[in-house]
Amino acid sequence: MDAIGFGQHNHAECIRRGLDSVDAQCKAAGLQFTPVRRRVLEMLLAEHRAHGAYEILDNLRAEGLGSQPPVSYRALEFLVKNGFAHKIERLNAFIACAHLAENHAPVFLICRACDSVAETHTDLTRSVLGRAAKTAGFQIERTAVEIEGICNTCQEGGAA
Amino acid sequence: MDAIGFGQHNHAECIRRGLDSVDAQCKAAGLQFTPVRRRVLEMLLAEHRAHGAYEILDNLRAEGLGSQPPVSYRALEFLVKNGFAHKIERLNAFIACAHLAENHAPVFLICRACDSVAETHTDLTRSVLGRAAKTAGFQIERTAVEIEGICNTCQEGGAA
DNA sequence: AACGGTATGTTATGATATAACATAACATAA
DNA sequence: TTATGTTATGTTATATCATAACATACCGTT
Repeated sequence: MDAIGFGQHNHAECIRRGLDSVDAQCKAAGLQFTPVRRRVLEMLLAEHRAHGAYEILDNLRAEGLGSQPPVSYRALEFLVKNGFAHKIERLNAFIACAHLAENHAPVFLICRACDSVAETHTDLTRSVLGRAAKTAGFQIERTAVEIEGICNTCQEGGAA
Repeated sequence: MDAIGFGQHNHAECIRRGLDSVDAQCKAAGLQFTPVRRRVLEMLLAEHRAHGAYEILDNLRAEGLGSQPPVSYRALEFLVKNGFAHKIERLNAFIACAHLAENHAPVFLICRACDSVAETHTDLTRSVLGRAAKTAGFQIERTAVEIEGICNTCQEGGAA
């Protein structure tokens, strides 16, 4: 498993690669990766945790990139719609996609102690759930799989 | 699979049994199944779809059982906390538990055409997800698995 | 220059949720 | 019986999340 999110790694590198990857994907797909959209993704990439739309907006405002809610919601909608970010329903917040360029059904591991969010994925259609849906004749369009608990680091820290 | 929710069945019976079951469980656990809580559960049981807290509140208000948001939120919190109802994060709404008395990790199939919600379940700890979490050293406390799409009935109706 | 499409700016409001404090209802101990 | 603790309810106010609607700007094409 490659649950990016918990553990150490080079964030600067992480951010740069994420932006580059999305840049390339947008060019290839004819999508406009505008300054606001780019900056919002950069904010999401800066930390592996979910960011609220108003938190994003506060940052944008401070930088003169927009001051009203629709600005951040539109940018986030663009990122989510094109698979560059995901919404964590449980938190009403957003996170950069950790598996850019892979078509996937994301699975989130949310640590309630340190608020970090790790993303992994599963092939739903082949899992128990996928089979269950198929049996019921249910046609899956999107999935939200969110697991809340305590991450490895916080368990060790005794934050349970 | 027993995805209660889609298809026909006797609702009156369904409601009565749900209330009786919760009644018994509350007695056994020393919980107070008060009039407001009972009525809210009854509303949820009346249809296999998610109900918003304000929709519930409107009904309570009409019946003189409470008029302010905390009333419905508290009742819903009680029901969710004790496993008698679930929150559908995707919809910010609530639904009666379809597997009362079973300890389970619910899985919801949400039809975006007719708004019905079916509940099935999976043993997460033995599934792909459970194994993934275990590998990452993540200690699962709660799960939200929500699948959105089109139910069997709506596909036939051509509502895709 | 006119047009069409997309993105952004802005106002206003809708929808969801909870903090905080007051009161009531009820069981039990003093 | 009064006092006390606990749980539930009533109520006010406000926090938080989200979008409708309309105006303006930008950009490529005709």
